[in-house]
Amino acid sequence: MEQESHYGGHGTTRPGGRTARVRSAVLRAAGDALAELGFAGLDLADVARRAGVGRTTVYRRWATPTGLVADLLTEMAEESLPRAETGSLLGDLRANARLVRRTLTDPRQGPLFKAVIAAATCDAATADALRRFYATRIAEWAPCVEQAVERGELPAGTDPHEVVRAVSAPLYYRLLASGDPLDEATADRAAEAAAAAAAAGIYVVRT
Amino acid sequence: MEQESHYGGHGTTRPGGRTARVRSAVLRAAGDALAELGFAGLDLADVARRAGVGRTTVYRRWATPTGLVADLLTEMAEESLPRAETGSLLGDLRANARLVRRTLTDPRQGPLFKAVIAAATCDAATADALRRFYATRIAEWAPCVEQAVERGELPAGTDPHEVVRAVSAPLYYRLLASGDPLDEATADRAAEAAAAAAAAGIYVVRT
DNA sequence: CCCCTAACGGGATCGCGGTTCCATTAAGCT
DNA sequence: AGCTTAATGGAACCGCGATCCCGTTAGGGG
Repeated sequence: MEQESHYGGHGTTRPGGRTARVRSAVLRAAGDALAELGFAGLDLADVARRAGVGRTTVYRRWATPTGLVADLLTEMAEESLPRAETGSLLGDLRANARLVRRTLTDPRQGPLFKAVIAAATCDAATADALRRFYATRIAEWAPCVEQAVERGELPAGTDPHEVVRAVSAPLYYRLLASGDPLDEATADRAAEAAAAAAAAGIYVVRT
Repeated sequence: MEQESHYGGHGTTRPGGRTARVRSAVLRAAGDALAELGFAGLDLADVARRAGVGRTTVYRRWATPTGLVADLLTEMAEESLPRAETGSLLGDLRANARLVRRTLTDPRQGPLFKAVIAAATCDAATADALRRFYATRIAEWAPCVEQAVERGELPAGTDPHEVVRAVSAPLYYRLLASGDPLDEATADRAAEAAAAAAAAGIYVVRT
C-alpha cells in the first residue's frame, strides 16, 4: 500500500535522496517499535523520535499506525529468502520449516510478525498487504514441490502452494493461538506432516 | 484473568446480582464492539455506552482494552462445544474442522476471533488467557484421537492434542495470514491431512 | 427488616496524541 | 550554477479519551 499516492498530482514527485532516506529510517524505527511494544504500543510520534525525523512528516505520509505497517509489509515482501535444494521433498520442506521457525523465534522478528498480523486484523488495506507478503513467500518455495512431482515423489496435480502453506500453518498456530513452545522438533514434525499428507494425495486438485 | 483480584481485601466481596449483571452486559458489549470494529477500535467508553453502564465502572474493573479481552476469553473458555462421535477418526476430525470453519467464517465470531488474537499479541496476560482457551477447546476433542488409537486406526503413542491442533492450524493460518478463502473443501482437506499424517506416525511421541 | 458498605454512575478535570501553520531545506529541471 | 517547489521540521493549538471526586444504589450479614 503505497502511501505516496497523494503526492504530486500537479507538480512532479521527488522520491529521491532525502525522501527515500526518511522512508527507510521510519520503516526501520517502526519495525523496532513493533518488535518492542507490539501493535497496540505503536505511537507515530515515538516512531518519529526513534527515526530522528519530524513528527509531522510521519503523520503526513502514513497517517495511521495500520498505514505504516502496511508500507512496512510491502518493503518486507521485497527482500526474499532463497529456497533450499536438498534433492528430496522432505529435506526441502524441513529446511523451510526450520527457516520459518528460526524467524518466528527470533527475538526481533517473532514479536514483529505477531504485531504485523495484529495490525492486519484491524485494517483491510493492511490485511491485503499481508496477503501479498505471504503470497510472495509461498511462491518462492513452491518450486520445491513442483520438482518433487517431477521426480515422482508426489502424485501429479498436487497443489504446490497448498503444500508449502501446510508447513507454515502449524508454526503460526503455535505462535498466535496455542502459545506452545516452537522448537526444532515441532518444525520437523510440520515438514513431515505436510510431506505425508501430500504423498497421500490430499493436496491433489480435484477437477 | 480475573480482574476482580483488587476487590475486597478487608471487607467482603459481592459477586452477586448487580455485579454479575454488569459483568455479563459489559462482556457481551465488548464482544459486539470487537466483532464490529476490531481490537484497534475497542474503546472502553464505547463499551460502557453499549452495555448501558457507567464509564467509570468499566475503567475501574478492567482498566485496559487487553484486560477486558482477557476476561472475555475466560468466559468464552467456559462455554464448551461438545465433540462429535462418528465412529471413525476421519469423520470426527472432519466434524471438528467444519465446526471450526463455521465459527471462523461466522459474521460475528470470525471478526471476534481475529480481534481477540490481535489483543493477545499485545499483552502477556491476555496471551495466557488465550492459551488456556485453546487448551480447553483442544482437550475437548482429544478423546476422538484416543478412541482412534484404541480402535487401531492410529499407532500407539500418538499425541492426541497434536493431531487436533493439526486440524485447526491450516484454518487459522488462512484466517490470519494468507487470507485465502475458508470454504468447506479447505476444512475437509485439513481434516484429511491431519488424519493422513497421524496414520503415518508423525505424531507419535518419541521417547 | 435494617444497617453497613461494596459497587456503581455522573460530572468536572487533566494530559497527551493528533492536527494545523508556516518557516526552512534540498531535490531535480533547465 | 540557479531557481522552483516538493518535502521536511518545529511550535503552537485543540479535542477527546482517561482519571478523579463524590453522591447514590443495592447486596448481604446480623
